[in-house]
Amino acid sequence: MRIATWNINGVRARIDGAVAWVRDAAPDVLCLQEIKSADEAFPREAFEDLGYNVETHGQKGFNGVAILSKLPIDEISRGLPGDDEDVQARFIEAVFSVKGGAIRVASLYLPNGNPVGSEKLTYKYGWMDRLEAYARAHLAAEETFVMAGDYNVIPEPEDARHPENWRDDALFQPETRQRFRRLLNLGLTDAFRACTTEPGHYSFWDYQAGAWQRNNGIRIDHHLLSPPAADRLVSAMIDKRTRGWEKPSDHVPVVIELDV
DNA sequence: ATGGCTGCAGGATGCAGA
Repeated sequence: MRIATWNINGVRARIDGAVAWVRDAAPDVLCLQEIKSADEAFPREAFEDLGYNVETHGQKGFNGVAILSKLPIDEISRGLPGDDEDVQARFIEAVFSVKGGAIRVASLYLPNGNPVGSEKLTYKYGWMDRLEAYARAHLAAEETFVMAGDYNVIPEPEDARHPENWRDDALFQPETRQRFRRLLNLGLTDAFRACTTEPGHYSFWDYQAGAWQRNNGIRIDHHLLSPPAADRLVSAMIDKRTRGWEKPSDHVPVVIELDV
């Protein structure tokens, strides 16, 4: 089972490239972030024509997440639990039947948090604490689950081409990294890092200042796996090709293969 | 570098992103 995550940075602006990539990569499940679209404006037919079920949790103008799946969706849920006042569309999860039982897949768009010292960073930390509570609950149930998405977290210095440039950024704050490590310490596995310890693998390159051409990137799009899911991990790869395409997203797809 | 691009809403330019 191939599970991909991709911050598409505007699904309507990116529809041709998105369809081309889905056709080529053929993920079983695709988690999208930053669709920047209300549900009714999401170009669902383009993906349904490729044989995908489409579930969205959109919002006009910015944010917005989606799950596309070749498999039937047994359950769908929108919004990260823990704050009824949170109106930002950043979380959707689906449950699928697989031969061993069930697998839960979440598509999440963790808040950026910049600038440091702002309420946006407070919101990010609160959101990460809610994500930890969510993970704890599903770990306690011993579920096979995957939390995939744009975490807006640079976990370690080797996940940035120039870590020193990110020292004062919300993505690399000690408190941000600590919260990410807390997730790992619960027993979750960073799928990509389980497959390689090499530095220099990135999932985002800024549009500005020739970041792509200079390979000035960061790795911020992750799959975190529960122990039963990690036991089934076969491979993880970052598909850099799309960053060189016409009108690219600034993020590229990350794809894992699970033997389920 | 002073955010140097980009998408979106709206119908000019401001906001958000990382």
